[in-house]
Amino acid sequence: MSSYNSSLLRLLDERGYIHQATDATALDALAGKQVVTAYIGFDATAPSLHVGSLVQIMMLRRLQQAGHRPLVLMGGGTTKVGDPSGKDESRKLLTEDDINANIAGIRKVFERFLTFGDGPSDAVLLNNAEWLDQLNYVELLRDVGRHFTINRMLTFDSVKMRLDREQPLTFLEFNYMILQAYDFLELARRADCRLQMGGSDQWGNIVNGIELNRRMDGTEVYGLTTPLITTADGGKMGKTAQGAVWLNADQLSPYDYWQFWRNTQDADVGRFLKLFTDLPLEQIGKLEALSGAEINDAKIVLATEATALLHGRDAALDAKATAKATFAGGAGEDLPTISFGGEETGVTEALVALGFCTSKGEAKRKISEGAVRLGGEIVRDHDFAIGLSKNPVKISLGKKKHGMLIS
RNA sequence: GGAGAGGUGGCCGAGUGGUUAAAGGCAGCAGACUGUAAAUCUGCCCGCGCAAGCGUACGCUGGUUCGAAUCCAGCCCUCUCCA
Repeated sequence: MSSYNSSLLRLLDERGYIHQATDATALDALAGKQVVTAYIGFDATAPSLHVGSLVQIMMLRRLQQAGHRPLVLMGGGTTKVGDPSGKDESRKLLTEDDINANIAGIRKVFERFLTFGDGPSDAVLLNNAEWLDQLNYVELLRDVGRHFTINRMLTFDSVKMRLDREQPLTFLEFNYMILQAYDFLELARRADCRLQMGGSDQWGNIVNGIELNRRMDGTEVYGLTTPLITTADGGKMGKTAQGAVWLNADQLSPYDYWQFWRNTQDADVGRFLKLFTDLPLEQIGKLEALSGAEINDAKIVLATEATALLHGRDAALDAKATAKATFAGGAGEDLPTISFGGEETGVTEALVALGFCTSKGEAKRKISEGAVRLGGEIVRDHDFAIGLSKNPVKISLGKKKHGMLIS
């Protein structure tokens, strides 16, 4: 690892954010002498981002911590086209209303991680629909299109993968990289943005933007990508029993978010602490040195710190307390709670209502496997009626899924 | 426009008239072991039903047949080559 002079690159490097950089030396020099504006684009394909985007969000946070200016670019325009990077097949087209609703859901998250405002290192949020929607086709082809050769575009991974797999790549999607390159040009012009960051799958798109800037304006801009964050066993990060790990609290509760981090694999703890918490490296070093069952303490710190960043410290501590009580055999306040309007309900219905099982059939299977407990007692009878008249009843599926039932 | 190949469960992929709710793999869930970890082993993995069974399902729509994912016709979509 080369050592950097600027606090920005040192910070990013020592915490494990840097995978590739276009001209690290020049960028290091630039960051050392002035406030750098850097952007990351986020497409609005869902009403919430998920942990897969968290490295990118955290990188913007680090940027701001190092005194530079983060620029969040919402892909209101590019989402209409659809990024083929990393996708085997085209997604269905989203309507403009969908996209705008998604943007509204996504932008809230950034306020947790960044400080917005008018100061020199305050974060700014822009939407590329602002300029992409205005583009004139022929004009764009003449000004921008002539800087791209098909020969080169065909060599990009996102394109090559589709062609190799003999899967369709529409002309619409093929244009995505041009629009993203154009974004970088536009941001360099209007916001003096000098750096684009992104996941490693964005390398091709980023490089295109850099070249476009150089060819059209002679501006020297830079690119930086993060490593693809996988779990130690090579899996994609970001799945739980309930599906994707969403960042918005209305799609994944702070308690479940905390649990996601609590279940991190041993081998990932140190890396994740560096990437996803603000703890000083010294402290992280001590935590990751723990071995055997003690590493669980490090996981609890990871879960609490990561949850605190997203949902606030109170929510994180609540989740921690709930987890402690629940796994000690009791119950905590943060557990998912379902109210049935009557005195009693069936076990299978309760499991389905809590989302632990997708069908009554699955619930019955789990009961016959001995995986379901009521108040700590294994349930064997799938017709069992749960009395709810007095106290809340704790219901569990397996070791990790717990919920409360009330009348 | 022409010729060829193809469209199967979340994904990959077998299956070319009944024994097929559809092999196998991946992903997922649960059990055992543990530390709410990993690895490993075991079970499950369309819906309803205690069950027998019923209902849905192999691009779409019709047809042949006692019986179709499998055969036929039309349509839609994708890929490759040609024009």
